[in-house]
Amino acid sequence: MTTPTSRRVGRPRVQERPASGLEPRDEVLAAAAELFTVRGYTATSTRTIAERAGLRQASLYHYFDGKEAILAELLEGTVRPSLEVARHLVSEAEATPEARLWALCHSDAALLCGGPHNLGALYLLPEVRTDHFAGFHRIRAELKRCYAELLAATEPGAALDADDLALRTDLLFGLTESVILIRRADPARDQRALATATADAALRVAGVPQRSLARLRREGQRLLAADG
Amino acid sequence: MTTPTSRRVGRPRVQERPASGLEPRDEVLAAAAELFTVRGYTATSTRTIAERAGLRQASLYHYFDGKEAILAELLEGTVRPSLEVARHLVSEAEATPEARLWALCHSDAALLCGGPHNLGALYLLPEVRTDHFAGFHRIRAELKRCYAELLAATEPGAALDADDLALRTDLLFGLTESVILIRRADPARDQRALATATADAALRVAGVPQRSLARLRREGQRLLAADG
DNA sequence: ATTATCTATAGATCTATAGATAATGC
DNA sequence: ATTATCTATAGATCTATAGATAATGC
Repeated sequence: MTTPTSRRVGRPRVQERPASGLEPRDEVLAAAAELFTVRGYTATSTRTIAERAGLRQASLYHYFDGKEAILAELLEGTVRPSLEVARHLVSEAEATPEARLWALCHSDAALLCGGPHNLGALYLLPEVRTDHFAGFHRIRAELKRCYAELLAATEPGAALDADDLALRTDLLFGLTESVILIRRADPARDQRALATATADAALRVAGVPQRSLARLRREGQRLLAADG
Repeated sequence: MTTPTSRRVGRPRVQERPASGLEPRDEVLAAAAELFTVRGYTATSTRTIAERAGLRQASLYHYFDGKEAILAELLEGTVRPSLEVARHLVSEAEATPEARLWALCHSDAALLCGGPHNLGALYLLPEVRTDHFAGFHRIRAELKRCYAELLAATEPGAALDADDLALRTDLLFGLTESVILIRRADPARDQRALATATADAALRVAGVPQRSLARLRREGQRLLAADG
């Protein structure tokens, strides 16, 4: 004989809400994600985050040490899935490096165009450069190393010296992340088409000949389908 | 019989400085440029800008209507030179569209990697999305239309339908602007090499065959050299 | 007793304005 | 008289902390 509503311990919220299904902590993260990506970090106040999450400003501090801790968690949660796919593809030694590189770019582009908010836009925030976010920077640096390693293993990549390889890696990485800018400029764009076009463009930038592209794309798609 | 120092009208500054050679107004812009690109817009206070420019916070308002006016001027000053080159290249009807596209990407990349601060990073600031900066957005939209027009005139571009053309334009534009991210990650990088590699990569993304690249690059360089 | 929330607030900002002041110009 | 600066400050934030309170759990 329990009432269906509000079985939760603790003082009730002053403004009860339709129950999003999320834990309070995740409601806070979701609210912060939207606000940080759209308005920026410093321009978003803890009061605004709390309001959108349905609680009072001071109550945030029950879940997080402070505003920086919220951003740190969003950043790491966004880049970590990319790194997991990347490590897996680097170790997938039976497939060609070209197809694995296609798959890596496609996977990252898809992660960046998908999801509820444009979370990749967090990478662009100037405040993120601070070493308060060292954890995030480490993960991202390792992700970039995966790009370098796959590129170096491709046929055109093997012909480059160290400087050119670094430059080409930066261009590849930059091209992939530029989907963040594209999504920001036009949020309605077809995500699947964008991810595929980005991965295709990445192989072109890597120097793969035009005629191999369709085959490598199919091979890359198979790789991604195999591991979900 | 005039003293060599301080011939300027008005109350003297409380903290006289080595005389940068710039007008006071430009000293303010230079200070704001560095701070906005490194720390962000909201995270930079008018007091900090003024301090770096060598005057008091309130004195900024003698030159600018407010903080937003400073950013607006920096934004428009950064994108306008790009648009001027772009318009010129669009009208340069004797050269091939491919070479003109190379030249456009090279010119933009060079503008973005050059200059005293990473001014392109201003484009990434979330605060810039506001329509307080409509002037900037108009100029940038026109620049993008130049990219679309040149791409559509290339041989691979002519084969694309409207949707694919828009997608390819976004990729090109995004690739070019990703030099902002590269410069941010590694400010010491060789600018000339980066600009050339970016323009080369852009033609690859546009679908230009590998074998034409060296010839188009030479033609593009000639175009840029001709107009200074 | 434990928990999740609340109210209230200290202390530190930050932007923009009002109005004074110390130069030069005429 | 004009100008470029200054000092002082109003009014509006903003973050984080202290401590109260209204639930459940045992």
